[in-house]
Amino acid sequence: MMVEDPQKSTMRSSGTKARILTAAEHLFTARGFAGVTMREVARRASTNVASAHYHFGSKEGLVIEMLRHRIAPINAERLRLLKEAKHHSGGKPLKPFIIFKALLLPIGQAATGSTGPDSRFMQLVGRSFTEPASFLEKVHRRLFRELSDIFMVELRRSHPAALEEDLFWNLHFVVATMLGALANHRRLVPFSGGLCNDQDVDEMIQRLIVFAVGGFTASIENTKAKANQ
Amino acid sequence: MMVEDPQKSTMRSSGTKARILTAAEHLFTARGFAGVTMREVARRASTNVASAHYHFGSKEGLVIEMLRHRIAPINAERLRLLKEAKHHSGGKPLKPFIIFKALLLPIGQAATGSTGPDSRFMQLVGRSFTEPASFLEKVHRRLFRELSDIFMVELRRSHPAALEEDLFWNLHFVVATMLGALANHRRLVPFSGGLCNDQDVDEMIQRLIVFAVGGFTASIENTKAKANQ
DNA sequence: CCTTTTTTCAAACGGTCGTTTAAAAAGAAA
DNA sequence: TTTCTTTTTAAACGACCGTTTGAAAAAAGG
Repeated sequence: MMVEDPQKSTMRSSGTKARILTAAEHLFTARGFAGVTMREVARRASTNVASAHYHFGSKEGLVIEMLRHRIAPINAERLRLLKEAKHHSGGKPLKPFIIFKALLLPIGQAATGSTGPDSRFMQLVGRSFTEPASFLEKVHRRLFRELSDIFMVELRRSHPAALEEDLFWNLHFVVATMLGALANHRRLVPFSGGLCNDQDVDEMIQRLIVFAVGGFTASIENTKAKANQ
Repeated sequence: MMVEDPQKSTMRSSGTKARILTAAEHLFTARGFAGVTMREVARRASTNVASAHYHFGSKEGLVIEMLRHRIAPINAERLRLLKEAKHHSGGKPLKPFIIFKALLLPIGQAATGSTGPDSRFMQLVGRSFTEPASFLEKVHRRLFRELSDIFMVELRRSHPAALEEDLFWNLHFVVATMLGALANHRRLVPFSGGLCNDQDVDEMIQRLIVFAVGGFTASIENTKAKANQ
């Protein structure tokens, strides 16, 4: 029987499952889900394909667990930052700058992991949204539904006069900016002729927050001005 | 021998090449480049795989020509709008709103083609940037290098006091927002519970322009404020 | 020790992939 | 018509895909 509890799943194994996960992460990051074979993953993890299927059931299962393994801690940190900000606000609505900082800062923290700044990893999350594989949509719904609901509540409290429709559109744009920046951030170096450095993840996140807040606020103000006109 | 001149390449053929191009566009849009086989493309075009290879040389050749066929007219329209705006400005620097309108409006025009609004097509361009296929990078460089250079010149004229580095970062974010919004725009409907309509491409582009200008301006102002501080 | 469960492995299965071949069909030029 | 080139076609090639099998090795429990 397969072990169900993810806490105890690697108790008897000698790190094979973790090695497969790491190998899959590197390869999928570099070449996408359809562009990587189970044989490549197994070879990089110094094992064989049957072992990968034993631990993850299928290629889809491997992709899903790898994404969950990476995204879940980021989302937990997002909710923690939001909770902390609410605790410090004394019941008053949070400013967009605070809300989007809670949304975007954890990405930078995840990228600057223990093995040094791994800016390549950020492509992985961005790409997981763009890949056409239909099974990914279920994963995203399960991983992001609760999160986006909670952030929408804070944006609503922050902008009581705004139309629900406008809030959705602009949160959508903020997320799109984030995903687009993550997925395409390596293009910045050749595009800028080497002037901008894509390895400094923290700088990018800081700039991204300013840009997102500016776009969000300008768009909300714009529709408000139109309504009063 | 293969015909080299693209102008005359379909003179003797009975539209087979065009049918393959259309079929490829629909399928690649729905399932990505790696997720579509040449056999599927050929079947949808009512021909066979050898014919597709005869006209396009390889699967890569088909993808490249399909992208070129779609993107080139959009970029031409972008340059036309920018030229027109410069002609109306009387030599004065263009406002960011005008510059980004020239960048973003042609996308909406391409999406609302003769066969009605085809919002699915927009995914294709966005995805072409995210797909890890290395051969796509050459295509993008060839298709977008001149364009981005020209737009950078206008942004520089528009913000003579800004740092070159900041202009690159923020134009990068505008493009990232555009690509992210294009690639993920179908998520807006389930995300908003059906409140927002993803079929109205023009509305999306209008909102996108406001958001991009707001983000760009806020970010430029922010670094300027820091420098003066 | 022996028994039972979990983990690893080499080998194979059925299928599908992009591409090529070689010949037939269609068209243009004479 | 005859000759030459362009286009279409069915069939096949070699390679690689995700997955499964069945047995050996390793670990855990008694």
